[in-house]
Amino acid sequence: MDVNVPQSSLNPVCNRSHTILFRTLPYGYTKAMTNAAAKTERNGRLSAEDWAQAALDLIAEQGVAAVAVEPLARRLGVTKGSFYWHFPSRDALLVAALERWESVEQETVFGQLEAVSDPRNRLRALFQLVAHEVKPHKIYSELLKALDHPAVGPVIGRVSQRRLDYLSASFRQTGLARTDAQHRARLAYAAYVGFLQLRLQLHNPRLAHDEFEAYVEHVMDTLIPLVSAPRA
Amino acid sequence: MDVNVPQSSLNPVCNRSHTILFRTLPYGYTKAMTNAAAKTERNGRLSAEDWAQAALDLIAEQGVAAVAVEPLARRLGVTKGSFYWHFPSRDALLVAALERWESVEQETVFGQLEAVSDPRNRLRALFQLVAHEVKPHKIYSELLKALDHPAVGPVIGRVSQRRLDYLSASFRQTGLARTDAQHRARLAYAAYVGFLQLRLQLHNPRLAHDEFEAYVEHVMDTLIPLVSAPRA
DNA sequence: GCTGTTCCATACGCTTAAGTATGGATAGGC
DNA sequence: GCCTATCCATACTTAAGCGTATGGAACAGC
Repeated sequence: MDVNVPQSSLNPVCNRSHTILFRTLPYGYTKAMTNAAAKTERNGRLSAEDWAQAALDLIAEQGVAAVAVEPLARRLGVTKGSFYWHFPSRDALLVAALERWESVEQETVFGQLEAVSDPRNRLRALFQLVAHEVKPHKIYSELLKALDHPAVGPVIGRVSQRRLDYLSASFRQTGLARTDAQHRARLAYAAYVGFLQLRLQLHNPRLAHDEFEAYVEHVMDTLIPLVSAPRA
Repeated sequence: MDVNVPQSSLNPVCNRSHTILFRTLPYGYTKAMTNAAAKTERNGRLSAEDWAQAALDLIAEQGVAAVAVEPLARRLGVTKGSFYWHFPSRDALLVAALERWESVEQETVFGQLEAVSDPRNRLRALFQLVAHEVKPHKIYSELLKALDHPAVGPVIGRVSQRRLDYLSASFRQTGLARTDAQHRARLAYAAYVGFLQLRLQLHNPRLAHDEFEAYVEHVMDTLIPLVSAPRA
């Protein structure tokens, strides 16, 4: 609705970090240079949304703990004087970034699956999607690591619950009983979360492409019920 | 072998933090008090192993990032002058703590399962164990969150691989084909890791005890093959 | 082309933590 | 009962990061 930027893009037009090279020059000339350079790269001034987006980018790359005011300012080619005009504190930035993320998280993952009507096919499509499009899930993965942070916990709680409900409903449509569908959803989602954590360091022998595809097939065969009614 | 302290215990005898109350008194009297008090609580001096164990306790409670020299020293009732006698740097402490953990990690989880001979029963016992004894897994969970740290990655890689191999072998013994057993092991282990991450904030409606037991049953029924040969 | 709002730079103080230097205390060998 | 190796306290220095204060630049409006 209010945002139209891909949440995990690095927004290259914001990269004004080379301006730091001029910080030691005389004042007037410095500012003229930086602002001129800035102007050519983007429209000069930053908005609160720019900061929130930059925070999300940093979270995706280095985690929540890396979201610090001065490093972010350096990254954006400004000083923290800019930041504290837009936000009262670092925590306020985090909250804004999380709000922004939660508001666009829905359609980016589950949105494109509405077309598939058959629940089993929809689940298979979802598994394939998650298995191969990892970039959109990086932020979620990093937020999971920061669940102890008071601003992160509630957001992750809501998002995870929505996803669990979606999964549960889909499993229900495949013919599973209510509680079985809930349990299967929990299991599938836990496998998803664990997959996100492990795929970093644990595809060490660089899980051959074919072997990975076979693994995904195995997961789907194991977790998705065969047919609604036991084959007549 | 060389360690006999439960890795996740807080070791209450180490708590000498009240000595900080005397830090403003004259030197001679101060030291006499602190050392006397320290002596009554533990044997006075600390060893490198004490520091490593305290670091592990802190990791279990607050994660790898919380391992800082001065907070640890306060916790142990000493100053960092003590620390830098035992270790050259904070990183060296982390490495020592991880070594210590890796050396005792094996028997604490998989050791008590050697008695069960039937692979399916052994897997069920393992699942029940993991589902109910969460404390020993806290350190592993926190280390997973710090996979990006260069000292943590290799350790977690080795430990996870050993566990995966164990799981894979057990699934193999249940009659699964080689690749199927590997894939099932990956799936089960991912579910385990995700479970560790999610159980914190996501047992929000305080998953009723009975419902949780039913979930564990569902997981076992879903992931553990029924019989070696398909029911004749 | 002047003015006021918006945005940013600079400089400051405060806090926490890493690491160093050095002297003092303690324990154990003798 | 001294003496030396072991362990620890104190007092620095350095570096990062949060937050504040204040003046200045840039832009929009007329």
